Amino acid sequence: MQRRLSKHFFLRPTLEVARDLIGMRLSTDIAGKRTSGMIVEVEAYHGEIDEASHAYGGPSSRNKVMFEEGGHCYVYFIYGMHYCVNVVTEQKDIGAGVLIRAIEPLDGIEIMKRRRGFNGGKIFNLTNGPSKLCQALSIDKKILGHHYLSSANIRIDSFRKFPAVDIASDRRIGISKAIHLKWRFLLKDNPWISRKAGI
DNA sequence: CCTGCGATATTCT
DNA sequence: GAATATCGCAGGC
Repeated sequence: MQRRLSKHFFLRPTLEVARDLIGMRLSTDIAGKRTSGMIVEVEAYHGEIDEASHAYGGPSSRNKVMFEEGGHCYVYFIYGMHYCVNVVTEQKDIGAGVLIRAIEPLDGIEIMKRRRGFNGGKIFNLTNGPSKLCQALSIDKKILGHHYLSSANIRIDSFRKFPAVDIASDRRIGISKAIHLKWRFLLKDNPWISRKAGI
């Protein structure tokens, strides 16, 4: 299993990248603190055919990073208080990406607890949602536009491979457009997913 | 276990 | 004005 990814990994079709990101490791180094986790749940968004994508309708000041070459980091602010993080995919000028929805913590769990204000309760609340994991890994707009293979602050590398049978696809969560697309991918039965897959 | 709702700022219409 | 790729809390089973 390789550790270092090729930049070509991110230039492939968005649905393939989304499925292959399951089992990879997302790491941040922020203010001297290292935290990381294994990706267990993602959603694909493709601006050319997907009304739910931020990139649908073309580039804007908010979504322009989604039109960079695959491998860049798209962070957005939502609901007035939360951040979400995406992996940009495909060639330059195609607005597409993959939202990271949940990770299983690997390094720096005590740091994650502090950042999340953890005071007992269910440990899965540390990283079982797209904005929870951003808080745990201290991801915000300071990382917007970084590249996952060259940034000093955020990184993705190969970690563990799962057979296709262990990965479920399901409808995406929290959207009102294009709700029929089964573009959510998750590791079946992993306790750190944000919610179980539908039938 | 479940459902509903308030918080809060940016983006879109 | 309305909507939003969310979360945490309160209340009812």
